[in-house]
Amino acid sequence: MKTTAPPNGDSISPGENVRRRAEKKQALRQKILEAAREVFFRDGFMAANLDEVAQKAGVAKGTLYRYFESKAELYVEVLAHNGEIFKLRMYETASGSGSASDRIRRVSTFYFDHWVRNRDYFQIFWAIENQSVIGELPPGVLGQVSELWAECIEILAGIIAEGIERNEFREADAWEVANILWTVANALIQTEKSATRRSLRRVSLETAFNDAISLFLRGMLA
Amino acid sequence: MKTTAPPNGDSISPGENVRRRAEKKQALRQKILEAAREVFFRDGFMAANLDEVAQKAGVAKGTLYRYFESKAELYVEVLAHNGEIFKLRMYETASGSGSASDRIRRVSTFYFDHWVRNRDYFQIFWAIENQSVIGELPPGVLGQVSELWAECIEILAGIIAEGIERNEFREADAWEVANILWTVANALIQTEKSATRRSLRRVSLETAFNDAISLFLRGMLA
Amino acid sequence: MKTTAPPNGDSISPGENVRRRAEKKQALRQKILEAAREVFFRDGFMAANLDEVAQKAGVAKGTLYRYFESKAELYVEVLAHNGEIFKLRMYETASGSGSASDRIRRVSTFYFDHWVRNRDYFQIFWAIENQSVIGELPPGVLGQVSELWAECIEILAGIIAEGIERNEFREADAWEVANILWTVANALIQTEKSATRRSLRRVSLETAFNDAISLFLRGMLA
Amino acid sequence: MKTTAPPNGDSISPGENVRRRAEKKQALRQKILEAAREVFFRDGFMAANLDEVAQKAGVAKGTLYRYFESKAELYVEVLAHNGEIFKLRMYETASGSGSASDRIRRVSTFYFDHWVRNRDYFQIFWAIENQSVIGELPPGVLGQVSELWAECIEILAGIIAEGIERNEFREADAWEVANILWTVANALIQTEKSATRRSLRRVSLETAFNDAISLFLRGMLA
DNA sequence: TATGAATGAGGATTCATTCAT
DNA sequence: TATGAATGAATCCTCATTCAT
Repeated sequence: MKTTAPPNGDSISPGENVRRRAEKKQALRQKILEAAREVFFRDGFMAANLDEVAQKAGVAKGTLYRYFESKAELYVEVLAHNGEIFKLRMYETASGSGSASDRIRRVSTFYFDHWVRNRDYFQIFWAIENQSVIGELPPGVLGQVSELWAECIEILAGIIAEGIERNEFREADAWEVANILWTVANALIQTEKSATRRSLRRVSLETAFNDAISLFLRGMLA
Repeated sequence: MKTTAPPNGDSISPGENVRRRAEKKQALRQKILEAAREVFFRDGFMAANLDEVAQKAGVAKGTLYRYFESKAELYVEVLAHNGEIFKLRMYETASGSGSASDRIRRVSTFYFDHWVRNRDYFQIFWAIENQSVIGELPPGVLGQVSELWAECIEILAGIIAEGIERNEFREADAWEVANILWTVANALIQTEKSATRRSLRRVSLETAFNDAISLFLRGMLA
Repeated sequence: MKTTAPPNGDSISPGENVRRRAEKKQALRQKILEAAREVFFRDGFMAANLDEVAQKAGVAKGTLYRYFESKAELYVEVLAHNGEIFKLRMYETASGSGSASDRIRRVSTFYFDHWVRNRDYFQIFWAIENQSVIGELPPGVLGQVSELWAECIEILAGIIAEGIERNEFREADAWEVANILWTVANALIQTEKSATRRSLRRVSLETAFNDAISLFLRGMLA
Repeated sequence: MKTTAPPNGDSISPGENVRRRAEKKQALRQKILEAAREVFFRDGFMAANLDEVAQKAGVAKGTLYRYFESKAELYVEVLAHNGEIFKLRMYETASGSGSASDRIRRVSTFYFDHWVRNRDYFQIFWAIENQSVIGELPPGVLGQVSELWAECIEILAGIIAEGIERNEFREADAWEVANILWTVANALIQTEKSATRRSLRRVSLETAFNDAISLFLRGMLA
């Protein structure tokens, strides 16, 4: 009889069973997050359609609500997830040795390369710049995101402060300068999202990006 | 003198009457545009609610459609209106005399001051950066806006080219450098739109803005 | 001085003045009716747009309401106006001499020719057939129109009754037969309004129309 | 026997479950179609209100859109549904044996009886006559409907051609005559939709209908 | 009297969220 | 647990009618 037959033969311990189930659940969560990222980043928060997210994730619409409380929470999770990955790698890159200029260049290169390979991830930076578009994000969402942002600037500020200390860079407010650098880098990258802006560029984005960094560094040299 | 004009009565010429009506209509159009700007810029295109626009303008919902064909057209008009005013003043400021550095500073100061006094107007620059959000705008709209953008860069490029020619600035691609400068200025200003970004700044925006310009100029000096 | 100058020289009696004004008003009324007919007959009552009617009539929208109380009343007037003209001519044609068959043919030919030259007028017959489309006509409208319809059938019934009396036609209920004839004629004509129906016809409408009349007459001959 | 089936319990196979759900869905679809037919046929396409359709079907407004893409599609489905049923039965009736006259009478009787029992279904014939009212139907819709129309005429033309061949009917263009017959039958039936037309009739519709068919047949006899 | 600007009720459509199975 | 059908609030847009000038 069906009810007595072991569903399949392997003798699985109860703990094993639980673990598998948890893994499966985690995998589905990931799948949903990926689908959501694609849709959110393409259409923006308001215009994004959960029907499409569900379809891309290969689950029913109702299932989304078993993993995330609302559209807003799903969005937040997408942003947080992407940011976490980015931050870790940026830390690694920044912590190497060399002159401040070299390290700034290295981080910049990492930033650019990372963008080349993970354009979608960078939408998080767009999102924080443009929270006004979104308009109705639940309170608390941005706090989470802004933390990531602060940490990135902090990394740059650390390098710059060291450069100043070593007299490699001229005297300045390290954090402020880091903020400017970060702003410039982001702004240039975001240029790519606009057909108009792209059409106004007369050199490759990479060239423009590197030239901007060089300009910055030349401006900072003691 | 105005006071001697016929106080009132039937002696108003028909032309006068027509003029008054046209004025009134124009005034209402302005009122709608202002209300629309407020709502669009606060909530973004998608989330903006025409009901609120109508209410703020003190007119019925249907009235909006006597002045603008659709939500999209209303948005476009808001953007175009703002841009035109800005461009004219920027031209005036840039065309004065002085060293390239001075002129860059002057334009930058104009830019910043104009923003201080007309924050809303600057949304047009945001709009062009984020055309992807808007998406459904009628074709040809962005051409109009992107022209403004190009003209602004052109103004800066003209000054920079002159500076290079006079050996005030080091050799460089004037247009590319202008594009970077323009990008930086815009990005810093737009910082203000984000509570997150604002909270990360440790000096006033004005200080940050001026320091960024100085950094840029120092990087460019021969 | 302007106030004493006769607006224009002709010494017009007050009565003359009144008459002219009345004529002008009547002319405008006609113009509105014509514009309304065009629009109503093309789009149907529901879909017809008074903006377009006003524009075609060359008057302001508000003016329509000085001549007609509502959209519905305007529609009624259009129908009544067209019907009156048609009925008068049909009477004339029917009242000639000849055999019943000849007179039936004559009226049929008149009907067809009148349709050829005044297709729009015939919408009135469509309207009465399809009052359900319109749905919300004010009560009383159709009574007026149905009277015309009845009179047309009456004319045909008169001819047929005479034909029966003279043993030209076989015994039958004259009114009933007239109703059938009238229905057939209208239905064939209305065929033209439908692209589908038109495409199904394999001879000209005129041929089909005449053949149907012949079929009817052959069926009626004693 | 149904009564011996497991009363209920957890022993329902998944397939059974799926089937039930599909059935329920189908039932709801039918319910919506019925509600829609009622409203569309009473008020016409333009004036019909989907709020009322939803209410009559006992569902929320949004639910309509789970079953039909738009008001127009819902309308089309209503028409198509009705037409398909009719066509099948007409075929059956026409394919019996007997003289051409008998078969024409038989089809006519079927037509009339079918109308008596399914008045709403006949709106499809009205729809094709009045496609101009509808206007905004998605392309390709009318093709579907017009095909039905053509097939009905074809059936009649087949009978008539046979009658001519057997010298039961006089020489004529079978298709043209069929078209006339079809037009007459429809026009008479549609008479019922108009209170005006109904009030003008002095015999029952059935009598008028039969008399018209007789008149037609007498006109066709060799 | 004629105008045309203003009105606002009404209607189609979308989509985040709920919940019975 | 996963499903997906059902929901209904929300929103853009239309247009007959009114009314101040």
